[in-house]
Amino acid sequence: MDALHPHTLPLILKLESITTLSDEEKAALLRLPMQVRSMRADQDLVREGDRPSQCCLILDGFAATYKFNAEGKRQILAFHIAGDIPDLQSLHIEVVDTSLGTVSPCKVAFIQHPHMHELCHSHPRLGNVFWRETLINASIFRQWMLCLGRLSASRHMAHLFCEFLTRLKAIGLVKDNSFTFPITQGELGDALGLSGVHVNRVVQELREKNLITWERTTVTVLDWERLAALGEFDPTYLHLSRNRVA
Amino acid sequence: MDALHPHTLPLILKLESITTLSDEEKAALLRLPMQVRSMRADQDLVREGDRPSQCCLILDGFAATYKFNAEGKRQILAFHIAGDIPDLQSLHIEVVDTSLGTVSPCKVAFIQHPHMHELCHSHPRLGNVFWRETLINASIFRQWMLCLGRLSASRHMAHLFCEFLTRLKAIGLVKDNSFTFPITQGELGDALGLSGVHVNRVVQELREKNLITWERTTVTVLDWERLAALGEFDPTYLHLSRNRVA
DNA sequence: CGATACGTTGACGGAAATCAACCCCGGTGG
DNA sequence: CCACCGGGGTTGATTTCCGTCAACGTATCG
Repeated sequence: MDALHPHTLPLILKLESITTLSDEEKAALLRLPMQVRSMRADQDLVREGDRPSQCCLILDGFAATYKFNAEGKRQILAFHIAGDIPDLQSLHIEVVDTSLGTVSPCKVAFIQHPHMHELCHSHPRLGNVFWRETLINASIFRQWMLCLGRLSASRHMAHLFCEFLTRLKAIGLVKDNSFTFPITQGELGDALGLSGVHVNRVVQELREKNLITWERTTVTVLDWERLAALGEFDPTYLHLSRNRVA
Repeated sequence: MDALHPHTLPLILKLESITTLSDEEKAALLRLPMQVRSMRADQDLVREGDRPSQCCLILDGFAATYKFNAEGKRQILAFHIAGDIPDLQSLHIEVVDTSLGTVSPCKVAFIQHPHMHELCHSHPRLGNVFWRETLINASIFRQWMLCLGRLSASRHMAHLFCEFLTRLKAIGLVKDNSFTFPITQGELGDALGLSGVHVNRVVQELREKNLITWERTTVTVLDWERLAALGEFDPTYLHLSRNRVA
């Protein structure tokens, strides 16, 4: 491993989408010791019940947090993209209550908890930024709850595509309203609380309305205005502004 | 206002259900300046879009966090009971993305943000406890997402009653498996993502199965084992253990 | 004592699940 | 080279759960 870790760049990019960082803070992030690993799709990163001693930082690819109900049906609770630390909460919560796994092939960096604690202690403002990051994730959970409870399938799916476009744009992964979307329709159903069959019908509905295209692993948003209107999308909950952090 | 604020007691009780506090930390909490107000049912505490300069601490009664979809249907995202600080996230997130209101008559304490920041700074461990508290709330959101997406109405409702019994027990508000439940069936529907009519049918189903009684504002759990089995309830996600906080 | 909000019940309709079959495509091995 | 295989996508038939609408009962409170 190098003394400097340019792998941290996606993280810095992400944090700068929600706050401002000083040069010293960026330098401290770049000094964070981490171990990078390439993973195939559908690999577990953290399992429900684990007591991890490290955090995961997604560098490339898509990961997901999920739970199963008693009869084995899966609910995906969040998707994670480059720059995300999906299990930041393990810093302060001992037993993990969700599973975390790759959805597509991923590059993942592992950071030992002591290094994170040390960083939060030596740079309290960074500690607050990480806190802010977990709060924004909670805000996304709340929006997803509204979608799960009170939106029809087509509105919910439209909302999800809007969220992906917005989040991926914030870290520079969108070109011409297109982005890589390496997810099966079944996995999308696990996120929307729908069956794979019904996801298929709704996708076709969105295609027929000329709102999106989805071929192989590429999604293109054809009509942002109408897609956002259908999904009742308001990006406030993503808190993508460089707010002050105490 | 007094120099000491025994109003903080519910908060201390709550925090002690998820961590251990030193005498000095408890004293610091007791010194927190706050303003106490009695409120009627269905009053707004924080509105979506606000930029609050204070936090709310529930001392008595039930409050709820909620959002509306475009056609005005409400989704309740969380219920708050004595000891909860429902808008702790406003410390690090400027614009609030949810509304917060009382469900029953409530006693609420208001704490100015600067006092909270000061407390987190002078007692970093308390800062971490508050962080932990927000992370536990996020964990509850995740469990609710699983319930919303993948549980039938009756399982979901059973789960909610189990959660209430467990949380209220942790702060000493349960006697003989009974607790005060000052919520209408319509409000319960807003939390479960169901219509009020269907809530009524499911409540009757739980009554017929001799799992609960619900008269006026009192709920009694008659058969914890079967209720927990029906709701697929596992309290891990509440993190009600006195874990270490770094 | 009447106003009003909440709870209860029945009839009906619609959204999504389930079941089952089939297609398409990329990969793999004979 | 092709035959086979398997995962994912697509489609149709049927069922189930829950929403909506409407009516009526009931309790609480001014």
